[in-house]
Amino acid sequence: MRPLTERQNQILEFIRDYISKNLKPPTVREICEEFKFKSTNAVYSILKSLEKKGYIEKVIGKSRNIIPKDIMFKEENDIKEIPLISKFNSKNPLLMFTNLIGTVKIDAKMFDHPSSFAVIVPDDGMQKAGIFKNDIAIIKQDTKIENGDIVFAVTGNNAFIRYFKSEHGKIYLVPSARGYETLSFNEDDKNLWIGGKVSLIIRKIS
Amino acid sequence: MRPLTERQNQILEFIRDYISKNLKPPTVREICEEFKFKSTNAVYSILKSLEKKGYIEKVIGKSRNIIPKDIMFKEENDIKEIPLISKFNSKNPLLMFTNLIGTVKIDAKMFDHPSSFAVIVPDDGMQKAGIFKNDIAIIKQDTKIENGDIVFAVTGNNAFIRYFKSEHGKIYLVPSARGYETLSFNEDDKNLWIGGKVSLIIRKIS
DNA sequence: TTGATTTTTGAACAAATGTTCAGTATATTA
DNA sequence: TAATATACTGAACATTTGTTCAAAAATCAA
Repeated sequence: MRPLTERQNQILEFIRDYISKNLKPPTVREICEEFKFKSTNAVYSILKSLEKKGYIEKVIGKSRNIIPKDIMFKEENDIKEIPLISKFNSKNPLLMFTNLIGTVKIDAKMFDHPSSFAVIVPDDGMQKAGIFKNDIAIIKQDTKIENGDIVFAVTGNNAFIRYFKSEHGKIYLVPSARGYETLSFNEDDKNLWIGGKVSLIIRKIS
Repeated sequence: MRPLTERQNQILEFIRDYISKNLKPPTVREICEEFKFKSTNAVYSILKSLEKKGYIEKVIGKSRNIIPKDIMFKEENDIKEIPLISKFNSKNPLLMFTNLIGTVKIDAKMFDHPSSFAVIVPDDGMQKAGIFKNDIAIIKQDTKIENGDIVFAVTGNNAFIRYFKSEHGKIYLVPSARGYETLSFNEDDKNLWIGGKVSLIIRKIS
């Protein structure tokens, strides 16, 4: 890759900066103004050089069509933003999305499930499984749940993280720690909502 | 905030999606094409509704001027990138930064210590403390370490995550699980390097 | 020195794009 | 029932914007 001249570099820098601030590439005229050029062709010819040297690409026949190559090849969606939910109700589980208390950002390399949410672990019922009260648990929705999976479940306004067990038309929420009871429900119990599978745990230590 | 109609929602979704894929907002005509409208005004009037309801903003006199409000207020630089280290040597601890195997991105709201690194937990010696083999542990360097803290330590080429205990000129690395031994060192042992305090645990579950 | 690259001006064209006007139809709300 | 919001079509206008032509001066390598 041939090196850039100072001017070319300035302009490429400006383009990158503009994109990160405005979420879209600048127009030729906007660059022109920034650098106080008298003619758009001052910019245009520098863009040509940048293109020839391979630092940018252009989409023909479109406006705001400058694409810096490094942005182009940047992995997409490498950060996943996951809503952190506080209050639940098993009868209107979807209402929970009105109880956002923030978002948790996760490296998409570690976690990239399309529909998911985060909760704060409500109790120490899964202590032996290494899940502690106040950990952040990230829940995958729309995933097949099998016996032995750790799930996030809501009954009424109470939320649990427990082992899932389904047997003879009954669903059991089984804790891993002593001092917590196994809860049992009928399979069609309208008062039980299984939010999804726990698939990531984040714990802050002091 | 007034709720959106289905059409309005479809179009807002498309705009968001387009931005995340193309790094710039779509034009009225691009939206028009996507939805197979015969007139750009079909889009335009829906954009007006979205604007009136407060879901988007427009920059007057510019092209590609739709700005979804949630993107507009997105904070910048709230992600911390932490190097993930694989091999260690207690004699040349700084050399470890040549053994990057990647980076881990963390929400700065959860973790924002300036000098830190990430490792993969090497064994189950801290199982009872809820730290399992293959978890990702994030280590704070340059932090005062006190008895009872969980630390990352290296002797020779072996890495440990253990409770730290200092007593009568001796340093002990104490496991929380049975089947693992407490290691002891002299305070000035050149063959022991305490990398820092474990301050975040991330665990992926299947 | 000579030719290529770079940087800039100035003017203009053509395509892309935001916007508006006029009108139809349906559903929702007061 | 009337008024309002919604969801379109069709055509046109005005601005923004990518691009091109012509030309001059400066830098830099061969």
